[in-house]
Amino acid sequence: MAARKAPAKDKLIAAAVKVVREKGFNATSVDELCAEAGVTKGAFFHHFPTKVDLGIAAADAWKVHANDLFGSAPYMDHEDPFDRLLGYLEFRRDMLDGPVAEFTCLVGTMVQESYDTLPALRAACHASIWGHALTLVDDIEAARERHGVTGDWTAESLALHTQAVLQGAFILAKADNGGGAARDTANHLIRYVRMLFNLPPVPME
Amino acid sequence: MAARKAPAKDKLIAAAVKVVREKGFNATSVDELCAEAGVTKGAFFHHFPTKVDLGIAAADAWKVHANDLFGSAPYMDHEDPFDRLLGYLEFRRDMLDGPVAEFTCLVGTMVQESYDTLPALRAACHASIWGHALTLVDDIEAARERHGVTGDWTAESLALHTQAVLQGAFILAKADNGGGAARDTANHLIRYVRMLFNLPPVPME
DNA sequence: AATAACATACCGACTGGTCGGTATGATGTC
DNA sequence: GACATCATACCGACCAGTCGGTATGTTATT
Repeated sequence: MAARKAPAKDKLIAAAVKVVREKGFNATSVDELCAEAGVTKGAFFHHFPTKVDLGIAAADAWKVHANDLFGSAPYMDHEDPFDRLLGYLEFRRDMLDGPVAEFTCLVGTMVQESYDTLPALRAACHASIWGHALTLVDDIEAARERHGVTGDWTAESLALHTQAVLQGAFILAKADNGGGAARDTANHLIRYVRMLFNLPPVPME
Repeated sequence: MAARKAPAKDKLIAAAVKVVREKGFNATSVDELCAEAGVTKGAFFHHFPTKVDLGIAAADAWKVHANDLFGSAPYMDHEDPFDRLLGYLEFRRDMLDGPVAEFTCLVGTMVQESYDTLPALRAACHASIWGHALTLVDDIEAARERHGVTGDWTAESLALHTQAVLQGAFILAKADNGGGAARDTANHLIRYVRMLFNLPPVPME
């Protein structure tokens, strides 16, 4: 087992992803991160010059995690790129029924707190969000061609729009404390994408 | 004009709205809020038992501010409720071209940081967001009737969806540091609403 | 004179970060 | 294979400063 052998650096990144997602970057102390990771403060500052640097590393890890998770999900087997896009959106919508701590976005949370004060962290969050969003572009473009869809919008802007709606859904979910507002908004997004591709807004059974 | 007579309480709320919006709730210290308000710490804790209580007061004030601002905007003169709805969305989209600090949402920022740790603040943010979003419901329902629009969605869910997209746009704007991603996403929202109401997605000149 | 509205000085807990030190293992030399 | 050398990973006590909050005033209003 690599349980004990896991290096402090990796354990700290995992701890940051978990705790910062729940409490935010500023509200999470270095001591808390060390405790969660089962690591001493000395180890922390051996691997990361500052707390912000751990935040940046966590943002990078987050992108990799997201692209792994959604890149290997079952709906990716669909042959039609539009079905893959829709599968992605429905998968994300269904995640919203679970506990808040399991679907919210680390980097969306962090960038809210850091955009004006910690430029390096802001840049890392930007790279993380865009790096995930842009994985959708190829399928959107392929779907557009396949289904002969035109319109006054770019694949990139639609990819980013999906992320914006999801980020907004997370905020509603956090405010709503388990209500259904987040799911409703994801369904509006799905309805929009279906309409863009000339499908009936509600799937027929 | 209550300029000079402005009591410490009001100045503190105004300071909280301004500074918390830029730096987040946790990153803003009580001393900083006092300095911004031109008020001493004694005055702070005379009016607010804790820092969280000022946050709650700021969330309440924010809702009032938003409803005033958007309730008295020029597009509200339109006779057709759908035009009022569209006017609202275009107005909000156009705000996204200004500086980030002028269009972002205080309560959207605060709820991200507080949902898990400060339940009272979370509840105040919920009331603020919902309290503004629901001002759209009457116009949405009236527009629906007037234009004979049906569909598998409620006015309330669409009102909340607009807020979710805007919140998501703010996150993109913060991450993007002045890029156009936020505006693009607002345009997707407008396109969606037009499609829901059977209008051509791009307005004709 | 009583009360609300402010001001000043201060407190202990906690913050991010430092620093001298150790344990372990790889590398080179003979 | 023995030994010196070096680098990496990690430890935990410690520091100066900041935090939210309190205690004890002083001043304005009624």
